[in-house]
Amino acid sequence: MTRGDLRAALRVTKALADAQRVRILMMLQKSELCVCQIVEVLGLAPSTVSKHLSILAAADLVVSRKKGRWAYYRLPDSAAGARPQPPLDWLGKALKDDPQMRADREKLAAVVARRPEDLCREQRATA
Amino acid sequence: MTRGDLRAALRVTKALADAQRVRILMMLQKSELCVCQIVEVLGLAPSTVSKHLSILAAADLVVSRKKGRWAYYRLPDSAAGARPQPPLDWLGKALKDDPQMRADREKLAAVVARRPEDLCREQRATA
DNA sequence: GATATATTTCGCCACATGACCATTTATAAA
DNA sequence: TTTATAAATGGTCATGTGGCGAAATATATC
Repeated sequence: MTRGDLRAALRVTKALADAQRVRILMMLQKSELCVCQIVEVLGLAPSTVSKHLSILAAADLVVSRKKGRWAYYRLPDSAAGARPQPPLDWLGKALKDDPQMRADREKLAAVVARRPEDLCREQRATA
Repeated sequence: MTRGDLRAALRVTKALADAQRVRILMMLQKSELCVCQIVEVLGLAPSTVSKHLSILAAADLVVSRKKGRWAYYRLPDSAAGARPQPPLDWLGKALKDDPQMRADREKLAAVVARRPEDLCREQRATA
């Protein structure tokens, strides 16, 4: 059951009511991503991105996986019980041709082509 | 077309990211309502409700109709081009058994049974 | 064990948001 | 035309939210 709870529903809608979090969700539609990769595309501080991800996770819009020092986030498995995919599907279609999403996709392509360690080192240097 | 615009999508998600506005949308699924009826169910100041309704209207989640001094709001016609019904449908299902929505439905039933003029007079007196 | 590092948590600040009241607007009634 | 009134608008205030940097946490590497 979808747990007929207003608070749960608001956790989802509030999570979707932010540009950066929507950008993250759209990025994750391609594939699972490491935090530092998301940081690189959004151009925000790691702490900020981490906060966004925790909000998305609390709304069950993403799930995390820890591999060594790295944390990977992905969209929840379709099989898992009653995910709020309808809003996500709608967003995906609504933003298909959005210039910001297009730019993110391009930057993401460049980012995933590089080794995560190099990304992080570069981010540490720039900061 | 859904106008592949992030800002438009965020207008919708932000509009949905508030409990009172969600309550309004659920109420409107039954039928068109007058502002004073919504005020009565939510128990908020008319100015507050009006603001909420303008936010919903800006996101194309409701449409308004003026009849004399009264303003009626309703969900947009399904026919009209590419309304964001997916999120609404999802919310409707997710909140079907929510206690708050149930209470609103009951109160709404009592409210619509009365004449709007009496409602407004009473609200004016209570204030 | 000590050090380096990817991520998270915490504290802070600027800004957005939701609530109210007071006022304005638009329309009906007198 | 004047008065009454349903709704909308504007001002103000308390609270919530998003951003960063600093410190804490956890895990690999030396």
